[in-house]
Amino acid sequence: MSDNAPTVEPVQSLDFIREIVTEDLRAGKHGGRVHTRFPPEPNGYLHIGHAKSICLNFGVAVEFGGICNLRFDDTNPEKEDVEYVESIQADVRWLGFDWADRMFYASDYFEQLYQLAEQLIRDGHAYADSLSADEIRRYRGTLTEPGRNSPYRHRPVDENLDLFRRMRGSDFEDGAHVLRAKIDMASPNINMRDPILYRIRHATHHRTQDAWCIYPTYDYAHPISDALEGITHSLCTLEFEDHRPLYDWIIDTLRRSGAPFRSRPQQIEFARLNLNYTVMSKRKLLALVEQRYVNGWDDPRMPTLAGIRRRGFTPEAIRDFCSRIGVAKKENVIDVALLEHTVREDLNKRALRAMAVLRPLKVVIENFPEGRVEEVEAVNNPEDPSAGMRRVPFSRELYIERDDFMESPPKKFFRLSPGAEVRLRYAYILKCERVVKDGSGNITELRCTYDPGSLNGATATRRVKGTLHWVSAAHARDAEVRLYDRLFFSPDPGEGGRDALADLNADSLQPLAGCKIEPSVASADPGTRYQFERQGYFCVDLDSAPGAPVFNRTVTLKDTWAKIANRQDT
RNA sequence: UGGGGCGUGGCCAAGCGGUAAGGCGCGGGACUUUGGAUCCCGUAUUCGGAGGUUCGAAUCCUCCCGCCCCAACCA
Repeated sequence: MSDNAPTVEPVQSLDFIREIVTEDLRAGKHGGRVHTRFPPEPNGYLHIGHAKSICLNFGVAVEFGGICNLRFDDTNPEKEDVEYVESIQADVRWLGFDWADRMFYASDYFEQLYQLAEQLIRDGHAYADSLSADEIRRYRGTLTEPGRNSPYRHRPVDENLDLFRRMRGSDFEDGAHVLRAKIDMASPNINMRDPILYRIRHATHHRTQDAWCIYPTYDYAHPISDALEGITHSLCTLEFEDHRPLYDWIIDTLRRSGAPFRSRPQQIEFARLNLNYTVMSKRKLLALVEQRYVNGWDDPRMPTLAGIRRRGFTPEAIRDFCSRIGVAKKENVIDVALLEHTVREDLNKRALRAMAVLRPLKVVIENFPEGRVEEVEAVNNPEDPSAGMRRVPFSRELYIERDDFMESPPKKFFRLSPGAEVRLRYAYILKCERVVKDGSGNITELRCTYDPGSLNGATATRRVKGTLHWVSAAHARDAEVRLYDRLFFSPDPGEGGRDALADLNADSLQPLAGCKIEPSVASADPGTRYQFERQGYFCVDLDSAPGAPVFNRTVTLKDTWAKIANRQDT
């Protein structure tokens, strides 16, 4: 046996995207460059689903020595806002990615996009259509029937050019005309049935203001933006698979007429992230915010990056999650337990420990002198010695967790019960002598005794099975603790993970209600993540003002009871 | 019923003709200054189904079944 036995590194398999990139590099495609982009539309805050795309796009770039742009796909002024472009930048940075000086907007290219559209018209590849939206829909045919040519399809180039220029010149009302690509109204792929390139929209754009009253569509602007920026691999989600022929058509058609493209990007689609119990629809998230079911996009209950950041999630944990879920083309519904696991794993290494009691039960130690206060030594993080120690006050009256006491305990219940002994974490061994009840039979306090010679430490020799966390009643400070039982909203896993919270109403949102808890940890700094002994991880609301601690449960915790009960059954 | 995708354990996911990686979850055990930490063990005779090719098939062929996406002047 040798200590130097070669450790065999498990072969890390590449996902299909990394395989394509590897092959492209090997074949010398794109001159050996890898250039991706993360292209959100600034119409809402980024959520955990976007994290997958961010990690993928930036991750692939980093891994292959390439770069990744941040580009705002701001081609629809009506839904977009600067608030969103700002939050998106903050969230991408928070996640740990850097686009350096490559932050772009599709709106940066409006003039170029327009000129290229004129080129398309001159080359006979686009025409101004004057059908109404409704007529266009009817002419488009159906899934099974081919479409019919618009009566305007054969307008002469000059007329098309004139109309398009006047569209730009604000000569027309919204919807009067659109610019369409002349492809094939009989194509089995509906996206190729003369797709719309430009529409008239007299709306103020968050960046270009009123400079334009015509706006390019995604199908037109996206491929061009990619090619203009020199993107090599354009990663997007599955629903755009049918758009790929159009993406290619736009680029190839324009390239033939000399468009100044810096690359011939390749669109590659992957499956978007779905999480059970989690609302991922931007439409629904917007509704939650607008209808005031939550206190904004960064409400800790939201699955937005801003929300889960406040909840105490770390970027490291989210990145780890994204690398563990993999990238494939199969529709998936990831179990939120995986996310919880990565957060727990990361927090476990770094969270400071603290004792807090959520549902207090008073304990009076009869043989502990009244008025006396001892300070016991507690470690801040058993997994990280450098986190140091802290002193915790111990006195005659304490609070313990109600769940930590049972009058008639089942087998294997190692916590407190009448006559039983238990260790108070970092302190003494406690014995329950008597149970005090009120008139209705509710337990109001426990009369106990402690073993003065059992102080936790090197000299302690006695051992007992259970250990409880506690707080000194006189020293405990109340804190509002909001518990969110399951991550995000829905108690219902959601069909396919996407219909969670199908109905936005008071009932479905009931689990959002927080609860106020009394005694809690005595010293907690805002912005610090703590693991409360046996209660799981909490985070002092990262955005709350100092001195106003709010604890957010960051990780779903299972009910010990259920576990014990199950064990009894079997 | 047109087109485009996808089907490997509860959830993800490797595998690319040589006899089913890994993670989460779950179950069991160990440990103990907490049982929700940590560590160990277990968890697909089988890859949507049926045929076929082959010494050999999750991997190749044929047919069938199921699920998702597309008929916004959204992205």
